Amino acid sequence: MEKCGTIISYYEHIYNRPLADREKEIIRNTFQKETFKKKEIIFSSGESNTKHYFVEKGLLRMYVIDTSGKEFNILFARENQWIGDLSTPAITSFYLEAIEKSTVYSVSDENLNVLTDNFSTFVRYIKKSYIFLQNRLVSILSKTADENYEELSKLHPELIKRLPQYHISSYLGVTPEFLSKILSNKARKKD
Amino acid sequence: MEKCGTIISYYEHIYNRPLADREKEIIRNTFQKETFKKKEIIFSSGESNTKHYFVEKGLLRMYVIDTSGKEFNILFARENQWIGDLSTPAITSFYLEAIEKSTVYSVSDENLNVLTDNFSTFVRYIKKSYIFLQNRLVSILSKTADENYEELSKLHPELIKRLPQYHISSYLGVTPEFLSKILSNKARKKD
DNA sequence: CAGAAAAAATAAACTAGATTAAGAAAAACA
DNA sequence: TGTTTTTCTTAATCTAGTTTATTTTTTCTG
Repeated sequence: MEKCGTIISYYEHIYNRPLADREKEIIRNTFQKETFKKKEIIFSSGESNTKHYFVEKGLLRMYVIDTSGKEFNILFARENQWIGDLSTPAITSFYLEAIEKSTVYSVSDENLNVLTDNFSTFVRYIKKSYIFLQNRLVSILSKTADENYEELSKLHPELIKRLPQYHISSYLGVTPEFLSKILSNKARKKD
Repeated sequence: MEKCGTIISYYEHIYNRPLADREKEIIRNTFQKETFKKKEIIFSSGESNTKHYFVEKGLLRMYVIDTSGKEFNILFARENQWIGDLSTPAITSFYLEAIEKSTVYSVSDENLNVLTDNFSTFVRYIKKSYIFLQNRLVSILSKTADENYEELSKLHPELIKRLPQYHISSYLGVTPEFLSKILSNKARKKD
């Protein structure tokens, strides 16, 4: 396939028009195709100017490690989804890791902003991310882990299938042991 | 004071330059000064096209009511702070209420976007909001209510003084009874 | 394919926080 | 100023979720 074809198709899709050669050229110059092995770390807490990543193939997670060393998954990204720390270019407190062997396109914050004519695409992206996060906060505050698991499995069944259980529990904010208990309770109830 | 003086000063401060008459005129035409009584509701869940609010004097809270009727405070805004549901103009699932008698400037999402030349001010605002929310999520996931109270009282001591305790507990995601217990434990330890 | 390593399940003891209900203190108000 | 309403406290009982430890199952790797 043509260089950066996936990204070009993506932008043609969201702009709902073919890109001009000039635009394609900008993309080819600013995006970089990268591959990561399973469990490979893409960026770490303490780094600055972290990039934005668009997943062509694979599955990534962004997570934080608290003072006692526990990990909490903040966000996952699978095919055709964006991931990255939106506080870039400031120092990040997150880690980005490939859960599966992944192929991604990376772009710096600066270049991403240059790209999107008038910021409106970026505004839409960050707004969507904000709303997602707000919903998550409300869910975590107001619902039990059991309810949050149900919600996740309804909204993103494919994630449940692909993720190891301990990554799901970390996303829900509970221990793997407790999620296992929830699931065995559910299984028992169904009988 | 001149009409919309507070807002004009605010923009002169963040732009770090005096505003042209033309710009001042836009502000006077797009912002609306409003006052709200204590406990008055500014917008409610289910409404669409909610506005953004800049607090001149007073204290507001944005909150959500869960399926069982419990309230959770998402965000507070005091003097010189912005508040509003960033998912506007889409339907909101939040409530905005004046905790104290408040004077605010309101502006529609459309007008706010027109105002800020090239989106960059709005991008900065939404990015800041996103980072704030992300930090809150991490705190709620990884820390105890006791630790979150400590953090809040260090970062925003003035809020602790102004807010009734049950609004703080709702922000921390615990019951008023439990926050009261935390505080009496703290008081006992100090002796 | 065997053995090692990673992931998941189970269970008992424990803790953070919820619930319910009552009373005390503080604030609002007339 | 006293009375009413709102806010805060205390305490007993209960539950969601943690911790620690062991076993089983699944996945990876040579």
